[in-house]
This record gives sequence, C-alpha cells and structure tokens, in this order.
Amino acid sequence: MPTENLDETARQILDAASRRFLHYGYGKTTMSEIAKDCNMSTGNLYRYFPSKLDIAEMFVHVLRREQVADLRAVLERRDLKPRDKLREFFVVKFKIAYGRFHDKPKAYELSSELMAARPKIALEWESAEGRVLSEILLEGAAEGAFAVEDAPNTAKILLDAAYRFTSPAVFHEGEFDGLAEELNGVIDLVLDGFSWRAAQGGAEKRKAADLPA
Amino acid sequence: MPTENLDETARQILDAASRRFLHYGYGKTTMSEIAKDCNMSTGNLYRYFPSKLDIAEMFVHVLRREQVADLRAVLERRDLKPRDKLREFFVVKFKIAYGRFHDKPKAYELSSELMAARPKIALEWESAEGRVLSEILLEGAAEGAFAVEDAPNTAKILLDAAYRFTSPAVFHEGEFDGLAEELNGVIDLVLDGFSWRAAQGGAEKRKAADLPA
DNA sequence: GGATTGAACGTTTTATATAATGCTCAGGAA
DNA sequence: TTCCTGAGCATTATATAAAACGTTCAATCC
Repeated sequence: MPTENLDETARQILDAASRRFLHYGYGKTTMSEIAKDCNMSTGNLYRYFPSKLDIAEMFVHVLRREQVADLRAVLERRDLKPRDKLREFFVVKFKIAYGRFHDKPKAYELSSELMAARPKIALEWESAEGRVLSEILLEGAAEGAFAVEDAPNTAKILLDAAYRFTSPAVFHEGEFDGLAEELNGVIDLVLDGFSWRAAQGGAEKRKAADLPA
Repeated sequence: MPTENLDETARQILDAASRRFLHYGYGKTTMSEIAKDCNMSTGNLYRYFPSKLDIAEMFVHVLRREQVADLRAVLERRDLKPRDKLREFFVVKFKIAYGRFHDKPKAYELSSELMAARPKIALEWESAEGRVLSEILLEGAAEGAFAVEDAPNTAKILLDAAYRFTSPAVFHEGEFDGLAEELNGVIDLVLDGFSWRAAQGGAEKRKAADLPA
C-alpha cells in the first residue's frame, strides 16, 4: 500500500505503466511494452510487482491519495467554518469525480476495472474519505454547529446522500452546472437538518462530549 | 405510451414477448419466437409494433406503471402523516429497486438496455415519481410539517439524496438490511432539515400558500 | 549468489468465417 | 380494401482459428 518507500526500479516501472495506462488504458498496455519502456525483460517486472493488476492498483492508489489529500486540505482551511467546510468537502469531491470522468476517461475506466477485480479496495477509499468527513463533523460538533452522536456513521450517511454527485458511473445523465446546483440543494437540506438537531439536543450532546471549559 | 387501449392482437404480442423477456432476456428472445407464440408471421408483428425495441419499451412501461402505482398508494394512505409518507415513499422505492434487481434480473437487464438505447425514457419516469413525491411535499406543507417553496425542485433534490438506495446499478455493493438502515439515516436527516425550515419560516410560507381557514 | 533474461505454457484477446436475426415488401388471402 | 405471409436483404451475433498476452522458471550474467 505505501507509495513512497518504493524501490527505485519499482518507481520506474510504475511511472512507465502510469503513462501507458493514462494514454491507452489498462487493457491496451502490455507487460512487454512496460518492460521495453524500462529497458528490462518482462520477467523482471515480476520481481517488483506480483502481477499487472497490482501495478494498476498502485497507479490508482496514487490517484486516490491525491484526492483524499485535496479533501483533507478542505478540513485544514482556516477561513471556513465547519458548515462551509462540509459544503466545500462535497463540492470538491464532486469536482474530482466529474473532472476525472470527463478529462481522464482512461483512468476512470481503469479504476472501474480494478474495483471489479478487487472490490475490497473501494471500501478502503470510502473509509479514508469518511475519516476526513468525520473530522469536519467533530469540529462542527465541538463548536456547537452540529449535533453529531456518531461521527463515522453520520459521515457514511452524508456520503450516501451525496452519492448521486460523486459516482462517475452515473454522470452522463446530467451536465455540470445542473448537478452542482442540485448538490447544493442536498447540502442545504442536510445542513438545515444539523441546525435542527443542534437546536433540539445541543445542550446534552455538548455535555456528554466533555469539552474543555 | 398508453397500455390499455391496445389492439387485442397487440396485447397478445406484448404478452408473449413479456414472457420471453422475463425468462430469457431481451437479446435471447427473437421476433420469430414471439411470432410463433402468437401463431403469426414475423412480418405481422410490425403491423402492431414499429420494432422489437418498441415492444421492450412497452414491456418496461407496464412494469414502471406498477411501480409508480405502488408509490402513489403511499400518497393515498390515510393512516400516515406526511412525514411518515415521505419515509415510506423512499422505503417502497428502495424495496422496488432492490427486489427487481435481485429476483427479476432479466427485467432489470432489459431496463438497462432500453435506457441505453432510449435515454429520454428515464426522464419521464423520474418526473412521474417526482410528481408523486411533490404531492406528498405539498400535503406536508399544507399541514405546516414541511416548509417547501418549490415542491418539484425539492422532490428532485430528495430523489438525488436517496439515489444511492434506488439505483440498481450500484446494489451489489451492499446488503439489504445495511442499506435500509442507511436510507433511514438519510431520511432522518432530511426530515430534521424540514423541521428546521418549518420552524424558521413556517409562518410566512403558510400565509403565501393561501390555505383555507 | 543475487539479479536478470527470454523461451515456453496456458489463457485471453482478436481476427475471420459462418449462421442467425431484425426488418422490409411484393404478393396472396379474407 | 384490409390483413397477413414469408422469402430476401442488410446487419448483428455466434462459432472457430490464429495471434497476442500474462505469467513462470531454468539458464545466464555480473
């Protein structure tokens, strides 16, 4: 899973494979092409990666790391309040999904193929994003803006509610602006839900969370 | 589009085709099989339907009519308040989608193929369901339970938020009970959002809607 | 001895030939 | 006239042969 502590040769293989994956897709790049790009034999590739699919997994892993980093950057912004961070989180996630689908179609296709072959991976990504979202929720709860009992579970529910806007398998149905507007409609409604919960049970919830002062 | 005022022969053709579609799927049923089931020639089929795909469209049209009727039945229940109707609407929609995907796979497959060939049809269905949902929203607004400015638009937003649970293309990822629970989590949050809106701006909204007494 | 190679193996993909299908229409039946 | 037929056309799907591919490993190199 780690992408930094890679052998230099492994890096070279991953880079060569990544270029081909982006241009031609997974099915149309061959192990011998990758090997030729690296001036080595096909057999040697297998000293660094167990299989072609594992190279693809590493390739997608790098992409997803960037995406999660973009989402985490929202969490760390000082100029936004929790409510705005929540909205921005989903806007960024929407833009990532929409953008990748439209201007990196091969990467999207590769990602789909990988998920078909290795379904568990999707769960890891979901939980990685869920952790970032949970932190936003906890921050909001600490400020009294949200009333969140179970942050990871609430994060999952929010990701469900925004699924329509973050699942590339579904995009060709709508255009960007219309979808973005609908996403904001969902977020508005969800935020109003949090407002209600904060107004209703905010006091006890805040006590139970044993905040300082 | 109408399914009742069909020629008797057309009905016969549709019935024969429907049986085959359900058992073998669209691709594996042939026009000559349908014709043989009806004791007629293939050429004669084309006097009643412009093409095989149009027979499939009618077949799916009947299925969808049943689904919308099930949803409308929720609207007309006297034992439920608007809030519970809203929840039940989505639970029913979820069960329809999940059930069809799991025990009528050929019908689901046929529906997908049809939507790929005739994308506009999906929009008609969405708007049909949206109209039912809008009526539930308006009923809730009349009672002061919801504050809904633009019912059709709000319906669209709600359908977006529940997309994860009503899009069969996505189901294999989760099991029924877990999904049902997450759906209820989304509905809970959305209902709290409505509560907040009703509490905030309920007064003016109700006046603008010029209700009796 | 650890790192690398490339021929060889079973499988998958692609190219090709063959059969089947959706649909039309000139003609026949009622 | 109205309804229906079924052979025929162009297209699509299936079956088959050939090529390419992912992967392994005994032999080779440093």
